[in-house]
Amino acid sequence: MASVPPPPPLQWVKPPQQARSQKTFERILDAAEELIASEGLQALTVAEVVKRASSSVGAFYSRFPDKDALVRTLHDRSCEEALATADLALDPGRWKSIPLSDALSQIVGFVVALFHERRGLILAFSHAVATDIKYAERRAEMSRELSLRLYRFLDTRRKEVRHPNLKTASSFGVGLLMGTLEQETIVQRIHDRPAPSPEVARELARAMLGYLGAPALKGID
Amino acid sequence: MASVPPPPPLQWVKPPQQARSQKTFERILDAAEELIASEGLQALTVAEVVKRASSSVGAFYSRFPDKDALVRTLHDRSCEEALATADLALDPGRWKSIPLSDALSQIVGFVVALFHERRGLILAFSHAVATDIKYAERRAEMSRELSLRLYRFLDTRRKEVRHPNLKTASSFGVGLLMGTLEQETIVQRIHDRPAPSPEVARELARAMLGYLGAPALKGID
DNA sequence: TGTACATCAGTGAACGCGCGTTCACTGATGTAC
DNA sequence: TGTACATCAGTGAACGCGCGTTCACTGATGTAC
Repeated sequence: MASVPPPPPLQWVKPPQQARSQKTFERILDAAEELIASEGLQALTVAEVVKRASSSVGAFYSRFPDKDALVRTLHDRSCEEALATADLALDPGRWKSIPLSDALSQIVGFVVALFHERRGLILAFSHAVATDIKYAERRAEMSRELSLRLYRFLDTRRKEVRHPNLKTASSFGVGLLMGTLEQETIVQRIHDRPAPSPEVARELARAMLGYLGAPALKGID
Repeated sequence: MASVPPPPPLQWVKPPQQARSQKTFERILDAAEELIASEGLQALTVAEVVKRASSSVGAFYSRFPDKDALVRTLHDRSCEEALATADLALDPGRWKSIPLSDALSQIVGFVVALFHERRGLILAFSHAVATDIKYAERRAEMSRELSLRLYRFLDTRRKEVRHPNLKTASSFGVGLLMGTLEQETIVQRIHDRPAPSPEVARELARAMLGYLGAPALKGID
């Protein structure tokens, strides 16, 4: 009763060594992401990653239990980034007093640009998602989260949407957007386009508006 | 000038040996397709294929220059089957005097069922397509052919379509259909559904009709 | 402040497994005379 | 019809390469007294 033992040291009070290993960890993650994005998953070898991260095989295995854990970590990271982005893009406050058709066009255009920018990673993971059920599940979870955000946005615009079921529409709409864009991304890569053609954004917006039963964009019909 | 030399023997007049090797060739193709469809491309090893085909490694390599040639052959075969199917499904004669919205709903429903039936192969190849540009090119070529067929069909129904450019609509419409379905196929597989939910066909038809600016299906709105 | 020791972090050669591909050989089928 | 030979088709053990993973070791950082 005399003296309470001191609380265990909090993790971040003694960062010295941990800081070093934390840096290694991050260098490996970044190098791996860059490698995947530019060369694809099949080019991701432990040896190549640690070389680019100026690290070593042993250091790698003291941070990750195996190679797949690295890929899963990156996939998780990119799913989380996507959700954070969606939080901003679909924030109803951002689109107040802008007609739904304009808002959706802008959102779609933004997503198209995003897919193009991150096409390397997206295609690499789409491969993992089609192959491995662990990745498919993570992706499905992300889709549900995205649908929820789309739903909250559309819910503030009910009057402008004719689709009879907003939940269904949000969920299927996300699949439509991502699926169609993935196709386009593959096609665009064949021709090695530096930027996505504006036609894609326009048609994709048309498709979303048509599907939701929202008024079409002026000057497009 | 006296006597014309006999024409070289036609291939099919002396089938004996060739018939044997032809059979081997086909057994290997079929075994490989089954293996890919049920286990995915990563399970496709030469040893496993020849085992299932009751053949041998050497026989395999006297029919195919390498393993990739086998996969490409299967991919080609499945693209050709898809086109032949589209020829039937999109034959304008078949849909005479049926309203466009009904025709498209039926077509979409048919494609949904088809994707589900062949989901194993489709996912396996979608992986190759996302990874390897050779496969992406073959797929893009198939998409162009599909678009052409869709165009020819829609062209007979111009009055029922509000989209301003039928060529664009056909081409983007095919991408929308295939991309969205691929997504759905992945999601459905997670839950291991024995049949695709009717919701998918309904929403996909709604999306296509909405995109084309065709009258919506009765009783759906 | 200095010395001894403990733990954290990193190094890279070596191992071993999976799998595509080769190759020396056997058997089957066809052709010549 | 029978024998000798050529070609076609198939067999599977062995090879070798790529790459993930392990492990014995070195160096860096922190703690005790």
